[in-house]
Amino acid sequence: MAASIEDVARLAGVSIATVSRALRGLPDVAAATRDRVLTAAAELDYVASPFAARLASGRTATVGVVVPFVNRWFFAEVIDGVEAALRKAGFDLLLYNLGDAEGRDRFFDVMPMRKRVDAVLIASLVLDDAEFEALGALSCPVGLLGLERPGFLSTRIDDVCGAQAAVRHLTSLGHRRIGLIGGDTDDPMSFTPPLRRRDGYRDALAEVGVDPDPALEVLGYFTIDGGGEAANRLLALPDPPTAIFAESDEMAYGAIRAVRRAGLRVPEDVAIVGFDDHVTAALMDLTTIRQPVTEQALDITARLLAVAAGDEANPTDVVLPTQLIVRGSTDPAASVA
Amino acid sequence: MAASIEDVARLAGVSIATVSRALRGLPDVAAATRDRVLTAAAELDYVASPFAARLASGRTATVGVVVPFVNRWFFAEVIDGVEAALRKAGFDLLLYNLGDAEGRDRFFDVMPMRKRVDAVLIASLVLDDAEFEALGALSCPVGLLGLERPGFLSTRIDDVCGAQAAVRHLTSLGHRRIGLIGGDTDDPMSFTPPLRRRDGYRDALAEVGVDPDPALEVLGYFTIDGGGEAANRLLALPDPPTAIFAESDEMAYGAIRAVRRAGLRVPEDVAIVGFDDHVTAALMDLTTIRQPVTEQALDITARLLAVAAGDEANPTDVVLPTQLIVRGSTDPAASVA
DNA sequence: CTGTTAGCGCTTTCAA
DNA sequence: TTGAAAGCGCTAACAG
Repeated sequence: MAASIEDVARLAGVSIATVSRALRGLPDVAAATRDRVLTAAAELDYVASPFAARLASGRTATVGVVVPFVNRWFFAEVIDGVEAALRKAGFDLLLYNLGDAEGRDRFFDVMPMRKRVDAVLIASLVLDDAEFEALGALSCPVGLLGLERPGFLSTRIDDVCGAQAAVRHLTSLGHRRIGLIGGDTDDPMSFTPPLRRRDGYRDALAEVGVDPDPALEVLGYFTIDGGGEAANRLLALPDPPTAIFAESDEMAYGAIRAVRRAGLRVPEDVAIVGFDDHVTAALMDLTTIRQPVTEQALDITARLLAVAAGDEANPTDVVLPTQLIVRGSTDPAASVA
Repeated sequence: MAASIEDVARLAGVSIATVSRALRGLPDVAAATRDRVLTAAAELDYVASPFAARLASGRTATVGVVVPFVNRWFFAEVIDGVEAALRKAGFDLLLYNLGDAEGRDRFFDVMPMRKRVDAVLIASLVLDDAEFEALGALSCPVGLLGLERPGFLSTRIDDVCGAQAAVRHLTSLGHRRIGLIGGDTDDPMSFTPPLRRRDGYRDALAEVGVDPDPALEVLGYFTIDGGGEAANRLLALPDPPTAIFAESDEMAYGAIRAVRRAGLRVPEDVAIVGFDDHVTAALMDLTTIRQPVTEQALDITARLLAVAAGDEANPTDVVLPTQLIVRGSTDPAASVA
């Protein structure tokens, strides 16, 4: 049987209150007393029962992390960063993976985080008002990664700006007929980037006086196959594009495959730009927009913890920079393959 | 303020004990009483405080999931599967990501799961005796995914057999000089596959009467770059291999890149086989060994929960099958690119 | 600086 | 089938 606080108190010859104070590093404990307690605790290999502590204190030392997927690059990176930051701060990480539309509905219906977390972190989910309200009912601070909303703490990149940079790169190369492969914003599991990246695409075209052509904007799943199918539709156009901006690297991979299967070359016949700087982007020689995922994760976690601790007053929105990485999929000279 | 069990009891006109029983679906509650309680609870939007319940019952309804990485394909898939299974069973998932050797030491030193989980799931970590002992001190069932140990519950694939199939495929194609790109088993973060896959490689060579050549076995990180560097060393050999077996798809990607950069063709000059059937393997046209990751995750989770619940007696070792997937990196005719 | 004591909100005997 | 009451192992006033 594991030792309890009473065992430690007895061994150290003090009260359980003193044990509690000493172990938590509270002030107003004599150094000698603290040492005795620490020694006794070490001897008994004692750790406080988190549940008893949580029940008594009301603090859970846990944050709920909500992601739509864990097995996609972006979210895996996010979890990695958040986990490290939480662990260092002594917080537990309760993971909620929505998985699909049904899982998402169930989640917001049941709100399984109720009464068990001190803070919630939402990663790149498009939330409707009812969902924001459900989150608010948790009455604990909520941090947003990859999206923003007035009154909420958030960290993100500027997707519009990133997409603009991607498409500007193509227009600067002389392309004028540029296809867009984007996420389906009607998908119940859609996350935030698609809307913004599309706006950036249109903005960059407008800068060079090109009117948006609806036929050049095709939507699909944020996956390799989704990108491949979308690219096929673009290539089948009577007047196909000379360049493609894919809203994610994975979609871009599918596009590269589709272009090659059509017997065309990248970038000579079709130039391709992705978004993310996925771990395999260099390998695929893909020009892309790098976004600092780990930095976003660390930033939002640190600030969320600060809010949960009562520091930091008003919720701010932090925007981290993106960066164009030119590789062989748009410029043979920049090829790393 | 959230409703407590007393509020529900008052509204339903019963004692808190009855509320507790009714809400948990215990027998010996009159149907009419149960209905009244359920109605009252719904009206107050009541959910039990998990910490109070855990403190009182001793059950945590939580399982700790320990992974060396979350941002690698295999582990992301594992977490995905485990999370779904746990959520369905009403369990919380506490995630522990070791990250690096230091994080790993800290983990086994502090044992942060102490007193907070009903079961532990370890994914593909090579554990030493001291670490197994530390896990045992948790005095809760431990499930192993991707490794086995007498006395422990486990689910895995047969890495030896999978690697044999990979290398047999190469020998059946006529290759005799086959390089191995493997994980460094001395890496403190090494996981289980490397040792076994190397054995399978040697076995398959022995089957065709080829003696192992130490120069053909090179080690590195389980990453794209690790595979690339290892392949470079193989290609620099006086008598380079005509085929390469990489112990993971990511290492195989690096090898493909290295071969191409050396001005050679895949598979004509160097055939390459990977292991995993990573999500991008089809895209890379890589021949590989498919392993059922989600199935492993679901299997071990279900059985671990059964043990934690007191069902299922003795810990068994379940081995799931692997499958050779032939693509263009070994056979031009099978190319999907 | 330290001890006493009253809970935190449940679950679980035990009795009725 | 239900209720009373005793904890579960801590934290947090409060008193000294």
